[in-house]
Amino acid sequence: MDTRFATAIHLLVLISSPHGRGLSAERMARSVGTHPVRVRQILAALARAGMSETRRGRTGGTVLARPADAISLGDVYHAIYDDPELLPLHADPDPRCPVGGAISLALLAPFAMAEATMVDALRTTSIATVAASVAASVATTRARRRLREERASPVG
Amino acid sequence: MDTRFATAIHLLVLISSPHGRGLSAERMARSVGTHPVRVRQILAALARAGMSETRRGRTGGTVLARPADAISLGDVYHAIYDDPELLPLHADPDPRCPVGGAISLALLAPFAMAEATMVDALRTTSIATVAASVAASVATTRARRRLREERASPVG
DNA sequence: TGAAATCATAACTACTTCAGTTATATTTTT
DNA sequence: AAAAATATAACTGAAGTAGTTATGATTTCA
Repeated sequence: MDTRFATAIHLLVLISSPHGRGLSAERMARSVGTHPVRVRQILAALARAGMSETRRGRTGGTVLARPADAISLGDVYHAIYDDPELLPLHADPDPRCPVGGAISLALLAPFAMAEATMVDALRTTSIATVAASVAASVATTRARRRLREERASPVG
Repeated sequence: MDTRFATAIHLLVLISSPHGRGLSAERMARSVGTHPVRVRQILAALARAGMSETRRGRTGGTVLARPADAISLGDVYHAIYDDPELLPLHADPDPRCPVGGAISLALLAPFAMAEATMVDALRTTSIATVAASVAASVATTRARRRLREERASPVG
């Protein structure tokens, strides 16, 4: 299914709340619901793109390398997928057929345009935006629970 | 890799040049470079979406059900993929973690927006546009070949 | 220095999905 | 009835993703 993109965003949101020390792949894997090795593979791609920095050793872990509002989802997308190919061409059109011989070239432009448009749309959202959305969601959940508990035992 | 979308466009371009009788899946499969069964599966999805009509029997085959300029690539995309899910969410974030419990909801809106934007971009191109692009490419190739042959034997 | 905690990376397995193929039944024309 | 076509289910093979194990390197700290 390829959920690396969503996972990468999850990881960046996790390390976007400054905790002093970097978070370990072990703890992040628990939050994401996957294996630490996979977390490290994805973090390696993010580090290559200059979004995170990982330290080895006993107090190791990963921190954000630049502000969360300076990392767009479009950036993350490119960090994970060098060459998107979201709309792949078919491999074997018959070159002897007029349509088969020209279709691949004819599809290049509209496909590239559509893909670029999607990444542009992802550029309008940053890791900070997602983190704020998560925080808002958490706050709402907390408020609801408090209300429910107060109703259940009004005196406290 | 899933090249059904590109293949579907190829098929629609093929039947967009009116040839009287419908094209057979056998011939289309040769142009696409795939198997007739796969062609029929894709044509079935296009027929369900009202883009093509297929007749059985000895003189059977497929024709376009509405004008080529009234079929956008966005329409084709939806005909092939009911529920896009181009940017899938990860399945198992930990609900006990604040981020894990809220991330899926937080990603829904930006992901849906990006996907919708891409399909909108595909809506700006029609099967007629692609067919014209193919025709232009064929004409150019023919002209080049003619020129080359004339140079080789100037008298004809 | 040695133990502990962490990352880096390769390799293997299981699962899923797409494409290719075969098989069977149905439809339509001649 | 034969021929040519579609409809559809089922099987097979290849590729990709995720999960896991294994091995080695790095860093801290007692």
